[in-house]
Amino acid sequence: MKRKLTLKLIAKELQVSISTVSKALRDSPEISEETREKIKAYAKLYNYKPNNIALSLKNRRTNTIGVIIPQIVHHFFTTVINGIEQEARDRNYNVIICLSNNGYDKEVENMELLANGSTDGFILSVSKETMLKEDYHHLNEVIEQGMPVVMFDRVVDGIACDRVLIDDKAGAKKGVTHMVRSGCRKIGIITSEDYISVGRLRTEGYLDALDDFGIAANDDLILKLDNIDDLTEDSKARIEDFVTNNDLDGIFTVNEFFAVHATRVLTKLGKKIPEDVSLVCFTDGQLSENMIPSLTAVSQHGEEMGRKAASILIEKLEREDSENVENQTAYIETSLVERESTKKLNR
Amino acid sequence: MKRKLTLKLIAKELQVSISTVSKALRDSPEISEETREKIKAYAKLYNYKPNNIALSLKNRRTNTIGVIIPQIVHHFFTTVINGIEQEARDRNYNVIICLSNNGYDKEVENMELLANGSTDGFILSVSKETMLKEDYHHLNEVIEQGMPVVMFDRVVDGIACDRVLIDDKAGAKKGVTHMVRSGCRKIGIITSEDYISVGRLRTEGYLDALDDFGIAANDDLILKLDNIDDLTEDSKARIEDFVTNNDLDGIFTVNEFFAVHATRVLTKLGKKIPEDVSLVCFTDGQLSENMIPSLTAVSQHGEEMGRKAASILIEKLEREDSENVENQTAYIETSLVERESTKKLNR
DNA sequence: AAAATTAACTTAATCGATTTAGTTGTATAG
DNA sequence: CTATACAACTAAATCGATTAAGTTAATTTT
Repeated sequence: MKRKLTLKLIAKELQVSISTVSKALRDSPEISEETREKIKAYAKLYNYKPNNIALSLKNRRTNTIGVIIPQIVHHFFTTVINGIEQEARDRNYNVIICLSNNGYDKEVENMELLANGSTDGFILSVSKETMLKEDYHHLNEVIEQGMPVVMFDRVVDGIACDRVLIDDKAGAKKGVTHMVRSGCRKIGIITSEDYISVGRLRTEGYLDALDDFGIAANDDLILKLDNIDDLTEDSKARIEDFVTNNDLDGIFTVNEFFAVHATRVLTKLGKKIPEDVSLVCFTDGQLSENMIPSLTAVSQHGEEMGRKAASILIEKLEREDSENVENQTAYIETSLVERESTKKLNR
Repeated sequence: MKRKLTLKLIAKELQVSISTVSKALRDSPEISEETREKIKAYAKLYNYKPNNIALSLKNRRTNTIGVIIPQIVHHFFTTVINGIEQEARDRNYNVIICLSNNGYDKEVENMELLANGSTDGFILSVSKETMLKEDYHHLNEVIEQGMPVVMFDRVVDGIACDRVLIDDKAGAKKGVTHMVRSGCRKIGIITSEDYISVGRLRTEGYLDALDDFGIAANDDLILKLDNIDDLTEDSKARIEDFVTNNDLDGIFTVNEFFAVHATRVLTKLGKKIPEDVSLVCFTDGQLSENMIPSLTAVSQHGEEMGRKAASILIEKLEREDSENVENQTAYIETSLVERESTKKLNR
């Protein structure tokens, strides 16, 4: 096992000082052409690469972005990470990903860990538990220390940071509007409890769309489940009840899982999609695309969101006066991907 | 913006030397009870946390595992990451994830980046392009430098490192055997070209199962596609041909996508699943679970794989004589999850 | 030819920690 | 009453880089 090459070793080998080596490698005119070439040749031959840790310590910047997300086994989050990665790579930053597992403690722990020198700034989506707890001291502390934070998707108010949001309300409205236009009049929504921001906003979009067409909202047609990331047995049962007991001609769901289970129930009931019941879901992922019938979906453009979040963060990291820059909230537009679960409009 | 607290600042504030502060915080008996308490109280009050970068530099270890995977928008990989994360957390390690996007250059770049001080060892799944190229100098270099490497899932031979593998061959055999037992006699397989190790092994398992029951293999019933991670238009067309032109009573696929598309084609052909055709796929993910009909699948236990890989790596990192320890190859057993796409066996 | 400049290096400080090797002043032993 | 031991610190080296501030010898200026 050969030890990693350092400036010190090169210096010793070539009988010059460490700083000569450093300067030669950075093409300083202080060093003679001859010496420079000799050192560079040696470094190249033995594949010298500066130690990042030492550089980070010296420069007091790591060129690394910390990403904290509730979970990674989640299609949307992975697309966002992909976007963050792309942007980061383009601009010479690294990415460290940590998972909060939707827990408050892990979120705090991860932030403290990464804040102690490992990253220059954060991109995060707040965990469910943190939202419930409404304790954001960890965020405020990090911001106090001068580390920029960009929140995405699951955000909370009252924190001095940038935000990148899916236009959830407009997206939901788009989906529901499409159903109304295609003839649906009794549209139900399967959503989440209001404390989950994305759920609340999508519900608002649904109500908005109905309102636009003068359709009265009916609380019975709104099913609020307590988890938006997965499908518990309890949720399944409640969806079954909801779909069975309301004679709906359209269902909007805030995620793919709810739509898939609704499809199951409808199939069992002998209802035809989209002839009897139309279905639209938020989130354009694997399930929407592959289900039979495939699902019309509100696409969230996660990659774009990731790129935008990374771009905002890096921008802040690279300006001196970032303290004085106003925080911004960027919205990522959604688009409707029409598939087999809704009737075609004739426009 | 308040600057992060350092030993130096504490020392200055309390009028003692830096080393006194360091020792006090680490409970050294060299420091008097009184001074110790005073320093600890101050550190606690102002929430002192040592700088990880400085520690890494000093200790020449980062307590960080580098993970390099071909892509993150991939259910199986995310489950593996979850497992790695869990094990790492339990044993006080951090995890940095980098994506190769299935490209050789990015894989090399990422490894070099992380190898320069950022991580103590690697867990990786080799990119498709690297497999094609068969150039593994980046792996060998890192290993040369004394950084342990654990490869998982997509591995290559001839590298001095540990491996964690799904027992792909046995898993495929399990799936195909189940179909035979349930009455299938003309079973086709939709797999990948042989240079993708997992595809090759699953094909072998398929052949093995047929052989066990004395069913002659038939090359016409083996469809080899050139990508295992997604479903291109070309693949779709070839699957459609394959399913349409062979009168199969069972189809085994090496991933969910192929099975889903086969389902589509079968549905279009008016075939009933599982009455007319049984379906089993490798990989138990969202699609298998949620499709209608849900798919019988060979479950890969990605989390377990991740835990195992992390555990092997950490074990190596924490022993002095790791140079002399034999490299191991661990196998993660698969299990068959029976669902609606196969006929029940009466045992 | 003495003074000033310059080319080409080296020394040393720094980033933030740890740790070994001093340095005090006081208490105990002989 | 001096030598030794010890308690309680501090100084300095170290990890691997960068860089401001010397140093030295050769060259140019006047």
